[in-house]
Amino acid sequence: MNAQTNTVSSVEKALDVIELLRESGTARLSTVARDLDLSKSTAHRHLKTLEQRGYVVDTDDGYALSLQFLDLGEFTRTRNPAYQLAMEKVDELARRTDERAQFMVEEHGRAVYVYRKTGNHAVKADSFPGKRVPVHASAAGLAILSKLPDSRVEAILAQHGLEALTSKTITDRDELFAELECIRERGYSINDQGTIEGLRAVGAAVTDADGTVIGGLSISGPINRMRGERFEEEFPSLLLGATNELELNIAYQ
Amino acid sequence: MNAQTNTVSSVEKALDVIELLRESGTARLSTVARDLDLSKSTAHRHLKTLEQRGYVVDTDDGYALSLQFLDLGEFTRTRNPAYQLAMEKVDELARRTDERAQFMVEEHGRAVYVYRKTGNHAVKADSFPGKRVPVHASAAGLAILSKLPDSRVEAILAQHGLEALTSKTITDRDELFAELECIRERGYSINDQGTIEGLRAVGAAVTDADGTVIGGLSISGPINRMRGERFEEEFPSLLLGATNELELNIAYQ
DNA sequence: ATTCAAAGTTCCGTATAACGGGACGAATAG
DNA sequence: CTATTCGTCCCGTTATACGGAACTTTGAAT
Repeated sequence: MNAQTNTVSSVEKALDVIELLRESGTARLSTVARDLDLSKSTAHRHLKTLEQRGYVVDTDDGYALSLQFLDLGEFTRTRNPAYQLAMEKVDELARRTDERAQFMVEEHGRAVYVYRKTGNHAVKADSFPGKRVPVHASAAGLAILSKLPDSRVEAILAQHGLEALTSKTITDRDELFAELECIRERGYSINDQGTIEGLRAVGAAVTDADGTVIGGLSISGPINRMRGERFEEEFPSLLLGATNELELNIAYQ
Repeated sequence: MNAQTNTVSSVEKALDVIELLRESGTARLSTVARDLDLSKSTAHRHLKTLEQRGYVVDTDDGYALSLQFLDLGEFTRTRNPAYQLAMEKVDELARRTDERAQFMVEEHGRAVYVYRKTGNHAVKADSFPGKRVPVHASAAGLAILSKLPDSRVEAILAQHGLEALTSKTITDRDELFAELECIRERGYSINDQGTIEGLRAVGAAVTDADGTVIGGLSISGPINRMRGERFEEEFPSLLLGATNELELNIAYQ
């Protein structure tokens, strides 16, 4: 099929099935076959393989992904002890600010939500653990970028470009590098409605003892509460304090 | 390879790789090849396929599962709106009892933790979302079994048997069926140290409007706090009340 | 610095097993 | 009761997944 790439195409088909089920929630054999352009027998064989191994369940409404993925997902975020410490800090930040706090990690050139906690003034959010957003359009992502070697930043840009999510998203290459420089000087990042209109955030990168980036913490909230002294002084210093403590915890755990 | 079963063996290999990474946390190409008895080129092709699709990351310490699984895992537990309602009830139960509460679901003949919340008197637990335990050795699992058709129970027994986790685990077939009958009469299940020595729990099944089992709620705690009036009256009635409300919420949401 | 060993990547010919088509059986609807 | 759709199974063909080997890179040791 794809002679160029040196991959296992049956595995790709299986992943296509998984992703289809991820999108549809539930799907019948014939639907899977049609949507993925496979013969019924092939779709059947793939679904049964995944089912036998416990990754798919066959319900009355069709096939669906099983909770096996919950185990794998939970594993990916507890594997790294630094993530667990970061999660505790997120709780603390959310409690102290009453806004939303989150910990994100860069993976495959995108920023992934690892953990998120909303304070009492909860803002309905469309983010959830595992969700991926462009690095250049999130406070944590920008903070992470600012501590990555330039070559890495270039590679990410080449792969994903600078998609605009709102009219305020950074879409210019030079502007991005200027902003990263700014973040390095300031020590923290600002995302002013770059992800969602009306939402502002401050972020800071978390590094280990060698200076390698682990992820980024951020605090976000609606523009009417994210301004003035709170936004310019209180939150940044809270965030930097939390990041600092976290880095110490990680280094000397 | 396995001519009997009608499965896709390349996909099985890929799943082997995923499961190896789940166990090892991180593994190098040569390790993967050796452990799974694959040639280096095959292991390489599989790892790169998974990496290209975003399911694996190539770090300094070797390959590891990516946070893509966090997205899939989170999806499996939010897909079903009933699960979300159940999670809210778990929070309520944990708060009101100050013990640990959980919601579990039966899948592939095993009981899976979907969500768990520990009250203030937190007991360190080895359970986590996605973890699978034998149905016959958990309060929620037993409650679920009691509402499944006998044929289904038989099938589960045939597949998994009655493994003993402690000296108190039900290991006798007849004893299990007697216990299930008992649960039906009582309306809730009791797990007296069947999972872990010193841990007791009460559980109840959650069904939808047609009587189809959705999952099970349970409250668990150390034996010194799970006894007397609390264990025999208060918790069961709290649990049954919560289950009842939950079923109404699910039916008329 | 230089050498050596181990790990990782790429290429290629061969044998296998993944594929689609079709036949059969089951379930649902008209 | 018939017709249609859906799911399962089987089989011959061919694409492709495989292992071996050559090559490159990494990094450890001297």
